[in-house]
Amino acid sequence: MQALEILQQHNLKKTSPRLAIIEALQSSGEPLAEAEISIKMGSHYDRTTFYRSMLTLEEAGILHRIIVDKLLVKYALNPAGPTVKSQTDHAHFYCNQCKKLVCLEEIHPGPYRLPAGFQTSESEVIIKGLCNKCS
Amino acid sequence: MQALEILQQHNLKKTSPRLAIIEALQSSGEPLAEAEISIKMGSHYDRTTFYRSMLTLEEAGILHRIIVDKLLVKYALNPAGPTVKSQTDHAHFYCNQCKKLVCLEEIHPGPYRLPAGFQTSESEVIIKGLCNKCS
DNA sequence: CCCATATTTGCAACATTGTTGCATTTGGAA
DNA sequence: TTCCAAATGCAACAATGTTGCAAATATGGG
Repeated sequence: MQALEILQQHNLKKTSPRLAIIEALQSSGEPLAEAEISIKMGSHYDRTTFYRSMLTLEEAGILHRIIVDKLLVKYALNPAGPTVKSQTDHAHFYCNQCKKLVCLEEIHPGPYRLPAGFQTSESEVIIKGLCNKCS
Repeated sequence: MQALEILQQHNLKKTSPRLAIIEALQSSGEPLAEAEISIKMGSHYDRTTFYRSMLTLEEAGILHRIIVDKLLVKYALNPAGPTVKSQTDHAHFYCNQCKKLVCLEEIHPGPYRLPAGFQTSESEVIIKGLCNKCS
């Protein structure tokens, strides 16, 4: 689906930073960090706008954020269609060698057997190792 | 066990920053962020020393680091005794209300059924929600 | 098409977490 | 006590993210 259509579907204004972010992720085909997206967006790049756009796009269910390590965060487009919980409720794999991140859409972790009185609202799983190309 | 003994057991020099860090975590009884530890350590506090000490203590298996969210990292003492993989290979629970982190030592996630060719070296699971005191 | 306005952008400044280089200090052993 | 490798402490820097505010813009109504 075109970036324009995605924004339209979610009733968001079709501004150029938002379009550029979505297109950068689409053209890459894999989750990217801010630095990687900024390179694809070229010179008219503002970090504040980027972070505010990401908040808007995440709240709309267009993409999700993956915290890989202390100072390493990547952003991934969600599959098209109506927002379903399982779209973001999946595990992620990070390759320690090629530094690429993969959404493991078919792995839905949990439920976990928590001690009495604990209530889960969300969970994040990140698996690290070597991907199929690097092993 | 005393902080001094812990360092001795791992053949580490018994320097005052290391002792202060371990004692801060012991007196708290729960995982703490850098800012929380620095308050407990008082005025003679240096951030570089803190990070280098944490690296040393983590490599020695005395404590482990938990990435809660983009800019929120906590550190937890490991149980005493010889280093066992299961000590750090457990899930963590973060309470969205009281902001406290709990090591769920009895929850050992995985193994995960990864696509062909993927090799796991480690994994991290963080469960968020409401703890037993806040629910 | 143009105008009004609420939203969004872009800039400056700042906050937090973490790292690197280097001179000084110190723990621990001879 | 003396010596030296290891560790500390300081300055500077890097990366990620946030806040306040003025200027620009998307979009709906006339």
